[in-house]
Amino acid sequence: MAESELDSKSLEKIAAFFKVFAEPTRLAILQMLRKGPASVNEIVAELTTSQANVSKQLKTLYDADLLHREQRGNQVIYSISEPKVFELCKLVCDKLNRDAKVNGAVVYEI
Amino acid sequence: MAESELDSKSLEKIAAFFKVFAEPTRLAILQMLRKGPASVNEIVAELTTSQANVSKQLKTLYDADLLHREQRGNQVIYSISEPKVFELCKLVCDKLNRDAKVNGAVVYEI
DNA sequence: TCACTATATCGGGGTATAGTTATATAGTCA
DNA sequence: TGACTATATAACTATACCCCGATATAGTGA
Repeated sequence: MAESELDSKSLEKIAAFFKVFAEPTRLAILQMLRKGPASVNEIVAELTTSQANVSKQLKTLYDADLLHREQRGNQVIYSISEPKVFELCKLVCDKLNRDAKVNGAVVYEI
Repeated sequence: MAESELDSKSLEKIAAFFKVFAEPTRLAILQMLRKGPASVNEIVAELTTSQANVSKQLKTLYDADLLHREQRGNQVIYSISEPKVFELCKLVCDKLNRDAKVNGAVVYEI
């Protein structure tokens, strides 16, 4: 197999994974689920976007294998299935805080 | 200051940072610069895109405080200014490799 | 069955951006 | 100065995707 071919496919996959995090709404969902599992309605109640949009972003997170999904009656409970997600966020937030240096105050956190 | 207001701004900043990594061409540039500093032409030579596009993506990486830029004669040498970039990539690649489980072979790496 | 609730999906408008071509800017050397 | 090289920018096209409103699907309980 051609080396560059493999690299190109891999890079696309990696980029696609980063893209999942490149959206404030999805980050807000992760931030909320960090506190514990929640139904779609509970998530919608905390965010300022539509239920349709929340469902869509949940699907994106789920398809990236970041969330667990459990039907309970007529509602669906989502929870974090990949705790390392927050290591990723911490690396980024630390970097942003280092660059910002706002009197040592932590500005970025998920 | 309103809590949600601050969160919203922060999340946008964090998302914007992730977005820098959410593009194969920029990842390829990072991958190449990991081996050491390189001029724009050297980078162009290893990638399959135009010089204009490489310059554009270098600017994006530079604006995100990930690269160092040094003019030397009539060429410009770029290098990684934030080594933690590769911790970030490793977290993601490890996750993708775990999910892929392709006979234990490492598929994703930067 | 019907009404109700909860979640998911569809179609379209608006916006952002990767990539291209062409051009501009800046440095080197004769 | 002028020819040449190296890099950056501008204008444009095409694609991707966020978000919304409307609708579909699915579960519950009467």
